[in-house]
Amino acid sequence: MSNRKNKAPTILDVADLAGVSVGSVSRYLNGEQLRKKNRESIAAAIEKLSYSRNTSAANIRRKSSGFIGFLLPSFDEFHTGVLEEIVNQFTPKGYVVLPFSHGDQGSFLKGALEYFKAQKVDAIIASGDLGFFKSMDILQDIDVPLILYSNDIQGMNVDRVLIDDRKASKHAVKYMIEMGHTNIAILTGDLNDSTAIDRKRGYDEALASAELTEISAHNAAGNGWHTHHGYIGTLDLYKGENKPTAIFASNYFLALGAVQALEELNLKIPNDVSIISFGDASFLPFVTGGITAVSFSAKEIGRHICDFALSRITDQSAKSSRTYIHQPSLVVRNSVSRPK
Amino acid sequence: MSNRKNKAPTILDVADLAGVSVGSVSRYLNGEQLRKKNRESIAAAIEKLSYSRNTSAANIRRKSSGFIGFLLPSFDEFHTGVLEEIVNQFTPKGYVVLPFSHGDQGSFLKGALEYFKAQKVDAIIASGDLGFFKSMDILQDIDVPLILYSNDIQGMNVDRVLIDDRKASKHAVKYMIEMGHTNIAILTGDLNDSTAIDRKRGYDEALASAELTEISAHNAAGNGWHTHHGYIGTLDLYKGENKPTAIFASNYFLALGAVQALEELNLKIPNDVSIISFGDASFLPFVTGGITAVSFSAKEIGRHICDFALSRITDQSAKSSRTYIHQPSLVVRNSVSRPK
DNA sequence: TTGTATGCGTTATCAC
DNA sequence: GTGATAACGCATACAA
Repeated sequence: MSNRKNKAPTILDVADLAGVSVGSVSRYLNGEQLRKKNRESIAAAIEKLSYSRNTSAANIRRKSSGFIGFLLPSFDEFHTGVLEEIVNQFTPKGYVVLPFSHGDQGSFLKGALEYFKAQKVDAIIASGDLGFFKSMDILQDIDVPLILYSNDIQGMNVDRVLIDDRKASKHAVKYMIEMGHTNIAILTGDLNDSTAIDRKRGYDEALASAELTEISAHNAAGNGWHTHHGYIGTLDLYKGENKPTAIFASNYFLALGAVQALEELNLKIPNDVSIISFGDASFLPFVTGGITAVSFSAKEIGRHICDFALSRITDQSAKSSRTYIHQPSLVVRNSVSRPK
Repeated sequence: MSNRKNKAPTILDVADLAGVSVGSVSRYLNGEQLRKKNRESIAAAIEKLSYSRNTSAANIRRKSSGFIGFLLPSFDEFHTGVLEEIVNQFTPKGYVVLPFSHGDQGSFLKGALEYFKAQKVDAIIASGDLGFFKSMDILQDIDVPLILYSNDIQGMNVDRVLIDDRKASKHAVKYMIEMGHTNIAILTGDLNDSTAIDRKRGYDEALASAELTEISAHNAAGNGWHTHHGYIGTLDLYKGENKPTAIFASNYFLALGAVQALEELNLKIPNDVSIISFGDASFLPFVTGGITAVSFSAKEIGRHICDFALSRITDQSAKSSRTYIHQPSLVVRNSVSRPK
């Protein structure tokens, strides 16, 4: 009886050994009520056979697949940090996280959404980056909870975990102003993204409150989040008349690009030019003696994402959308000094 | 007929609309040969219904879970790069990659393996880090192909994708010697790991060939791969009599720690001290004007891992184990100069 | 090359 | 509570 040679045991084998029906075993596996005696004998049988449930088979009958789609723009330090926390949160609860990077390519994004659809994910977690718009139609016929993080897309009835970009940027730029800077430039990100817009907005507000005028790079490379945008932008900045004594970089890639450009221009940080990066990274303490940065916790953001996702999955009743806004902090290192 | 209201379409609906049998649709999905006319009508039906295959259902018949377990020590840039490539390779083939980070904690590692077992993964890809040994017994009763990468564990009959640590280290240290250095120190990694041992070995060989003597840090923090090991180790190095003019760091975290320590000691890179990092990272060009690094391609490593994994999965016949050894290259930046 | 029928391991729906 | 059994969506012998 049962335990056919070399085959993985099924609930049938377990039921056989435990002397109950498959229905009871299934109910056991799903944590439902059953007679104590049966519960024990099933547990023993599972242990003895070292049985583990075939989730594929379960999923084809169940509405819930146990999959969580996680769409990230790239595997960089921040998004990877969020991924890690999400995996850590979901795994013990029996969910499987499917990470997918679209690499800023619209076609990949569409593929990701189709992939999630095919896998029947229970929820999608996504950074609402540019290009997302274009593929939104796919989402319509997927019909699962969507949690947006980092970048916002307005007008969608979804949960959001965002960063207080405007406020934190304003705070950071004000810090530079308090240090005595009056010529402060900004390296913006891709202005299609809400984060880029809000960080710019915070910068603007800080400047306005001190009656300073904006300096932004006329970036030959166009706006964007990558190192070379920061590099080209910074080079551009110092071609003009009004040379900045401080640079506010909208993310750490841009800051890195600025560091490279300043080095070429033989301008020292922080003696000649001060710099702040929006977004911290593990290596920032080691770049030019330490880059001062606006720091936010991927872990905390990930945790809130999971809270939202889990509650949406377990309780489908349409509550109005919720938003959590994370407050970053300024980590002061050695890249900001008083201007000469 | 068919297309039951509100339900996701199945091959049955597709077959119906295309005027063929479900068998043909299934075969179409699996890329088998079929009459051109049928192929086209099926494609049209799929398009029209925006059908996508239910992989869970497919996998249950195939007797495979479609899961690939990926065990990484941490979500750092290198391992994440490998993960990305693996996801990119496996996803279009219908597999789902389950990433799991053990964070150098033995208990997590055991949990990971149990997790993989419960999910019935078709293969496990793992960096053979310390601690792996202790949990090996679990592997015995999982019985799926294992592909080791980065760190090797000897005596196992598995496929391996490794880096030529010894050769590349030797090459890097020789480069320092050619630049005129005679006092070259090493910051080793955790000497339980094959990579740490082999990088040390390469260093030793380079030194021996020039009849130089070794300088290694008596690290109060113990050996390890993390920034603080590099930091403490470097501080230690400059307490002694025989102060090195060059440092070979066994990974980039150690290099970062060294940079920090040297800064505190007010020693300039590369004027006072030269440094090479084994392992490149996106930010290394921006640390102290550019850190020279031994560079290996996560993408290429990932690709070979997938080749091995896929062939093991599809062809279970026990071939002898294969090994691919990746040859890194030295990326010269500005952290090595001739000693004064 | 194509259609038919059976089976995969699990959950859900019934009666009991 | 529990047991029998019909789905679930797909792959795959087997037959045609």
